[in-house]
Amino acid sequence: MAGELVAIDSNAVLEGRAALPDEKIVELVVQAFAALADMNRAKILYALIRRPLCVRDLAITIGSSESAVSHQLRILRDRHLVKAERKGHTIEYRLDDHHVAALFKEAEFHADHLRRGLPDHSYS
Amino acid sequence: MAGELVAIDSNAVLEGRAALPDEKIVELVVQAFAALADMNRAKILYALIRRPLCVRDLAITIGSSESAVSHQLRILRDRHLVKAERKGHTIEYRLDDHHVAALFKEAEFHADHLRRGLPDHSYS
DNA sequence: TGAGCGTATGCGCGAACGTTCATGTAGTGT
DNA sequence: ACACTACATGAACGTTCGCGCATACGCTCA
Repeated sequence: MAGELVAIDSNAVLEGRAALPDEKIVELVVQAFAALADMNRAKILYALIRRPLCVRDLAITIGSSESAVSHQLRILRDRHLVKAERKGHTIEYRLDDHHVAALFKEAEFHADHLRRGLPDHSYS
Repeated sequence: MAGELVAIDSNAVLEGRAALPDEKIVELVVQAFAALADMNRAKILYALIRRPLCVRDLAITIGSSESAVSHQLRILRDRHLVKAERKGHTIEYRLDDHHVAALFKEAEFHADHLRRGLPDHSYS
């Protein structure tokens, strides 16, 4: 333990720590973001915003393979981002959480700023 | 190209495709989510919501090494999620985009649902 | 109930990621 | 100018991740 860091502004550390939520919460939040941090999964979720779709149609929609889509849907199911329901002889997937759409909206605002090279509207 | 898939509901595919934004936008959105999909980076951003911090104080705040923090900050800088400004002999990092806080808020709502095992409040 | 379709899963490989260690660099105080 | 501080960068290593393949499963309809 030779490398014990000494705070430059120890008050700043206290304030920063106060902003950190419970460790468990952070883990869940991070896992949610991780689920959205993949092109194919993002496309799947985008497609599902408008309407439920089965595996094959999802694969065609986003231009991927059925296997890949099924693998990703498993992850999305485990994270409770989509839910499955059998409909006839196919299985319909739909969004399980309406916050997903809101997350994408927010992220798009951010992306738009990058494309236009705009500075952030400071906290007015 | 032997495995050409045939749509089950070709109309569904068209509707699903219509929900997909421009490929470039999706890439940016995914990169933003990827930046948030790591415990240390998430903690860094949480800490920065309240106030700007320098590398050392961030390291102490989240309980990591200066090197690790510096590496993560580089990623966050490249994604334009934080911005750096020299202040005396330290470098202050602050959030570059106020949407970041909004993203965490939304993600926490989602996480809360998981913890309580609540069903999604359908779109009222 | 058995055929067939739609979907799921285990395995394995290659690529991408995060951490650590060591070193490099820019700014500061004396 | 010198050492020192605060941070950045590069390389190496272990881990995780996404996908293709083959196979297995579950459901439905005849």
